[in-house]
Amino acid sequence: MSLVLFDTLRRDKVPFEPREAGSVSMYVCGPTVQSDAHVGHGRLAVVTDVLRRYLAFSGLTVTFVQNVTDIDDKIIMRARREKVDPAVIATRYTRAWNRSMDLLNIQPPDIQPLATGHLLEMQALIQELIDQDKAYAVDGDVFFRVRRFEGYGKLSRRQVDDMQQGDDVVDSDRKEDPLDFAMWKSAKPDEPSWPSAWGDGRPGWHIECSAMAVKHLGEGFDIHCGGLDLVFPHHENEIAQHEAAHGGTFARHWVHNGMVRMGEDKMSKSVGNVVALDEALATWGLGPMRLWYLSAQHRTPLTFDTERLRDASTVHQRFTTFVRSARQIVSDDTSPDVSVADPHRAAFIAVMDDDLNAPAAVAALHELVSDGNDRLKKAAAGDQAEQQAVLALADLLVELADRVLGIGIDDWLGEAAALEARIGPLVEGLLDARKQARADRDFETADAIRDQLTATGVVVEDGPDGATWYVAAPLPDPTPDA
RNA sequence: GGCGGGGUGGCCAAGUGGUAAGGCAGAGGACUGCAAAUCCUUUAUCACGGGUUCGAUUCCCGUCCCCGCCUCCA
Repeated sequence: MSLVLFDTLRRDKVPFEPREAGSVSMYVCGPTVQSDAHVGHGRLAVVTDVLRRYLAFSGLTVTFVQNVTDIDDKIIMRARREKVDPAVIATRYTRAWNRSMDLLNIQPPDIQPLATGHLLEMQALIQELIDQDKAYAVDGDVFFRVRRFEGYGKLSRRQVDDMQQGDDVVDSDRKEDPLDFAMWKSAKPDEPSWPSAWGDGRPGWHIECSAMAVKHLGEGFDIHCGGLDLVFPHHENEIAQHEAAHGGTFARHWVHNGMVRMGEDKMSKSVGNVVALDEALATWGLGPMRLWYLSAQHRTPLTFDTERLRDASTVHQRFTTFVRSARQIVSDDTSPDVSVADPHRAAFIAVMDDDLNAPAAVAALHELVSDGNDRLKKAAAGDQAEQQAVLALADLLVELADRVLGIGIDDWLGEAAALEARIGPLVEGLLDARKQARADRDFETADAIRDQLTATGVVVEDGPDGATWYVAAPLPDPTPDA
């Protein structure tokens, strides 16, 4: 394994060196469960999922932790609007999140810690900081003294003195310094709260990740992931809380993904331009969605629009078509000729090792498919060597696209096959009629039958040995906004 | 204002100090009754102006434009 990752802290690509040879610990900032996942969340999920899969593919044992923020201002506000307990909201959207992640073919976390399940760990960390005079309690709130941590700003490359001393700082009357941030918030009427040494209250946002990451992965865990928009203040504060209290290194590598854009704007709840992830998946399908997510390097912005999703759908068709064709013409007793596939495997690995260059990795798969398609004709004619080559290429495509990139080609072909089995007799009957029509040179009838089948998603292809057919993934009609 | 990222063919998108992967779309051709799928051919001097260099799209400086963060945010 010679993976190189761009590390936000060092602002450079650095060789990935795990804390412990052979295993990797990953922590990913999870959702605040207050509404449905949107397409932007999906990007974080896919980027971290592919990183995780690639590490495992490279032979490492991965421990993947993603938290759930189940107590937060927005959850409380939503609960008030709906007149239910905040826990109802948190439970509902935790379930929804997990379901959406399943639909996106995201491997579930090994550990999914809840903020509300780690009050003791958070309080212990806060107390430690107070004991060290790096935090202070005021009227039941506890704030972190930013200026007492000399490393503050190292992740986001900010100088403490340059930071905007905003006018709209919350709790500015109680903070010693406007830059200080809350780790514990005193209970307000009708809010969920937990007892603490500083009075009843609830945790601030940043403290949960510092506490839970170290609780489940230990200090100096390998990779911390999150959206680029979390670099400051969230990740900066996570580092500050842990390193101010314990010294050492909080996380060894920081991987951040770029934002999804709608037109020129970031897709976000506050802008109000979000598209629900489930809705996008229902429209476009898993394979096209994941290929779209992988169509740009993970740190650059990615625009969600119809044209790009259609491109991704076309790519998905090309990949699945090749695998289907290869499997159709290869006889059962054929064994794959791996030597043909190996250069493609090496090309894929080379670019993935380079900071997970997914667009280049997909390009490598395209070259694999081109190679395979090129051999298809001879293989179909019975050339044994070419059959072995084609089989190896199809196997490799499925291995890389599915196991590493999570595109789900095999699953899709399986679904299509099930459908084909069910409608087979019907289609065969129509094709018999069409065959007769063609023999009679009645092309009008023949084409009408084919058009009808096409309209229902059945692709008919005429070959030297008669017509073959299969169920194709439907391409959605073009709509203004995906 | 501070910090960071970016401007590559019609569109998307990699990449490199020695004249630029891959995909989509388009055009032409092969195959086909016509299609579909597939194959072949075909389209760029890399925002602009300087500089360094034998040579820059790739390094440096400046200009213009776009985006993100600086408040909740994947």
